[in-house]
Amino acid sequence: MARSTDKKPDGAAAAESLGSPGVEPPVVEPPVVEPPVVEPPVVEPPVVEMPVVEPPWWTKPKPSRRRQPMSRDAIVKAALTIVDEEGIDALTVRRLGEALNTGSATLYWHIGSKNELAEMVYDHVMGELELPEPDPANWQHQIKAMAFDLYRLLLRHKDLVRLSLGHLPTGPNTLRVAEWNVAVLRGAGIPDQVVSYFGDVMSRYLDASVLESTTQTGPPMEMVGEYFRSLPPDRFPNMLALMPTAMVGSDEERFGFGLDLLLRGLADYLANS
Amino acid sequence: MARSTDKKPDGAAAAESLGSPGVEPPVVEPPVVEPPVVEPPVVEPPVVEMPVVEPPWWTKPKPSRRRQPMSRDAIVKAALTIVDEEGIDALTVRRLGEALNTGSATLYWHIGSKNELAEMVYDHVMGELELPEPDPANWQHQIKAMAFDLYRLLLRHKDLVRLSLGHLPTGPNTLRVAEWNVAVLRGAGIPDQVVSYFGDVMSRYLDASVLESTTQTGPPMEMVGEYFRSLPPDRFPNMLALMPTAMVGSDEERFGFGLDLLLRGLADYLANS
DNA sequence: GTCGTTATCGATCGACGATCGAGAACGACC
DNA sequence: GGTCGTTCTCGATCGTCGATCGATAACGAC
Repeated sequence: MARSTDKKPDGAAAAESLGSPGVEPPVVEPPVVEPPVVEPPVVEPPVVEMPVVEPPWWTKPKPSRRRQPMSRDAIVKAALTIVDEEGIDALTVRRLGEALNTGSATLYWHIGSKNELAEMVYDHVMGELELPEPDPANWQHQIKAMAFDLYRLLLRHKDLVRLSLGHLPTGPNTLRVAEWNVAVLRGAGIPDQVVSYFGDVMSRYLDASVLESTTQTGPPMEMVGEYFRSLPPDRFPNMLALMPTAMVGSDEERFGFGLDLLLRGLADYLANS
Repeated sequence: MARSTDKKPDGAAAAESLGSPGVEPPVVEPPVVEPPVVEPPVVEPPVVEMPVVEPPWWTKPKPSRRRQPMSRDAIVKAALTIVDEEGIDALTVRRLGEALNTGSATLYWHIGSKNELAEMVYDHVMGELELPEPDPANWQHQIKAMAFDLYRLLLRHKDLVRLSLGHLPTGPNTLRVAEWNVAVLRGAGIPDQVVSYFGDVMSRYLDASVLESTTQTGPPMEMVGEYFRSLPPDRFPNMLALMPTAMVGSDEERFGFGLDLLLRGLADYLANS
């Protein structure tokens, strides 16, 4: 449905307008002959054809048997560069077109929608995650290490995580990560239903943690601190008592603490059912 | 800074334009006398003055000693109604103005920015949460019950949670909930630093869980299921094996599972470290 | 050559958050 | 009771966003 109503160039109409030159307006100004844009030849690595695994609703780039113009991959990479350097809010279709020396209309031939692009960018980043061979005997250590790697990876790409919050993992690289996790946990003998639940919980916690570490809307930190200190002590005694601990610990430490709780909880759950 | 550059009606200029009638354009059309809009008298409950606790950067409604026009409270309530009935995306300043029989410019006199409004709406909802007297002896039970209540409360208001994801709790009602939690945990003898970390983790997990239960972007569920079943078995054996368990369990059960893990983990942490 | 497909691109749409300036409504004060 | 400054309303408008349209160029197949 998504692309079924494609823009079909009306060949007949085009031919007609060409065949009736009398209608053409007098030459107001000669068409500005753009100097051929000397594109730095983006040296694409030789395309190794390998069975593509990706959601069927992602717009296919119409099997390109033509020149090498505006590959979907180049779009995704350019988008990721913008996100990394200027943040997610700077990623607009216009800005992306600018980075690729084209306009927004051109991009929409390739990407379907901005949400779709966002999922592709997210999945592209997931491809950067290195995964060791699953070793179920060390499942706790492996899961923990993977979670930290993923946490840092997402942080490295600024607020990219905002792209994917309520989404199921459907991209090929995201699926690869999911498969690895499930392999480790199932290999460790954890019941399928528990694996399913636990994976759910972990991905939520991870996304939310990254989000909290990156999002920085709201008033500046010092203003918040001052406000907190000004709270009436009779109504917020415990919050005030907790203030000194509020600034202690890096984001990563706090993330690690929660991760530790989840794994301890899982171990306890498995032991005591 | 936020409101320091307020629109200051330039009294001098106003007086000048009044004092030089010659400049007035000829009567082009008589000012359309709007029939007095018979506002259904929004019966506000008698305002009980009580010490206000709220962030200093929230725009104050300029101590209103005038008629009762467009209170900030009425705006927040109308906004919440829109969110509840039509979702967060329907909450635009124009739509809100429509609901209040006014325009967007009027609203901006009261609210400063849409983000500010969003925080107020979120905090308003937090005011709906009922909290029992803290009973530290039953801290695990109390925290669990509170988390479930809050989870259901946020779900009841659709995708409202998207308003507050990366934010610190700064509204008065949100602070009240935070104070309650800290009171319970500290009362149970849990060290301050642990309380601080745990509160962090809990709020992340809660927000992320609500978010996942509400957000429904992406392709329709059945399409995703079909896609998952079509994955190549040699590359995704474990994901495929897990499929039967993927649809089992309500959102609330899954939320409860993670909540249980966190509490078990905390208990284990306190006991063994 | 011609023809249909694939792709590019300027112009444009409707909606968004936010701002401006004119002026109306109101309390305070003389 | 007039006048004055403050408080609030409101239509008009700005710049930007995601997305679409129609014209047209580039290309492969026949």
